[in-house]
Amino acid sequence: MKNDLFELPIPTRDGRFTARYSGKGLAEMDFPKVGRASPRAAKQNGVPATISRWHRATETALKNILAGRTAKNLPPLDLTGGTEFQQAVWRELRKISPGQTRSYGEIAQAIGKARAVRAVGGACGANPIPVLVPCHRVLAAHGKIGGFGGGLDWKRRLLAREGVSL
DNA sequence: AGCCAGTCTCGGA
DNA sequence: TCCGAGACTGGCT
Repeated sequence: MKNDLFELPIPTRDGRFTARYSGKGLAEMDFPKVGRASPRAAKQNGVPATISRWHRATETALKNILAGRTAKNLPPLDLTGGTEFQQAVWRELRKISPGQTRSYGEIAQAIGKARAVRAVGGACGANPIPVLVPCHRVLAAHGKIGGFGGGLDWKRRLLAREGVSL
């Protein structure tokens, strides 16, 4: 199923991210692989012009966020893969701007399900587009770090870039 | 039925 | 004050 997506690399000074696009927009993003992956060249030909344009936006947005800046001109995001609940959580996450943080409980409350705090954690972990959908800005209660699917090192690094101290 | 990227309370160090 | 266990939670596989 995932192979219907166009996969394009994004080289940054933090490593090589991978972006995947559906016909609706950016659908997935991967952190650089720790084990230094194959340098295989993605077929740049055969990529529709629309997706090239989206990819350029993604690249700029990613680099801005990695630098702790606000991302402007995001590409369209295809989040249709999630459940209603997950999409509600992701929508809420996108309202958090750089340097800000929320707790899982605050997110739960914001989507009208104050007791679903644990499920919010699950939805964050299921987020297919980390960084652009800023799951790293969600902390546990009382400023504790919480978890992170991409590894806590990444969460700490991203927050540090945005000037958040734990 | 079982697993969680949570949170609260309470008890012991 | 700072953990750790336990209870309770709602959504997902």
